[in-house]
Amino acid sequence: MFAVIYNRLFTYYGPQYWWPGETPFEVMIGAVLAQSTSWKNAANAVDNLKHHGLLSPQALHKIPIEDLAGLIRPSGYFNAKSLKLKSLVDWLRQTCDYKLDLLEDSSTDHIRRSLLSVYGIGPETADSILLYALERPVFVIDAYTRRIFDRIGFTPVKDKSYDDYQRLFMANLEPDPVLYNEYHALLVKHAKISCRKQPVCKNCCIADICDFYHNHTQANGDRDE
DNA sequence: GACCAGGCACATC
DNA sequence: GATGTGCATGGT
Repeated sequence: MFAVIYNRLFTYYGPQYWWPGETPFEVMIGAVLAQSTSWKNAANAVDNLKHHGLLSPQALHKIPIEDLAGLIRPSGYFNAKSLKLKSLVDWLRQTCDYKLDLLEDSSTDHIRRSLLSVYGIGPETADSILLYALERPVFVIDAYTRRIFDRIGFTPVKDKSYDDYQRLFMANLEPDPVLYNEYHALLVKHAKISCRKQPVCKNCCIADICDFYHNHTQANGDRDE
């Protein structure tokens, strides 16, 4: 069913071309700057860094944190995010001496755990970095994803933590970074277009699926397939 | 002016 | 472990 919903969304909305960063490092920076803000604001902050020649870990390491904060103002939370960017750059220096290629030999789980120890990197940002910058098969869960699948009635059996949702998706989809990339982007698109404030999807490309699961499985509790 | 946007850390109970 | 709060800009 997860694949069916993906195919519906892709047919209806088409490819989304997410994370058009020029380098993996730019994508990593964007993942932090996009936290809890619009992508447009985050992109403006990335552009400021780009115009100042700061889209390299070495350059970000050198710039004073106050100056960095000033440049990323458009993304909001600029004092907190400047510290987060500094922490991420420190992590890159310590783990791979700023050479992302060296991460290729590490397992996805190892990198994920390591990223989660970095200040300012939570599960969604870590997974965005793994998927969109490092092209690892990790499904990114966000508020939109939860909203859509909660409404369908397709939710984890036990708890509803980030990891529970992620396990649900990854247990039902092939581990394909291209698929995960597009799927997450399509869910965000769908949430913005068709699945905003209504309690249940109506007149959208997966309305029949929402109705079906509300009518047939909700009464039996949550399902995992 | 209220609300939201591609979260997270920290304090408190 | 769950819940509340601070962080802040820019668009609707």
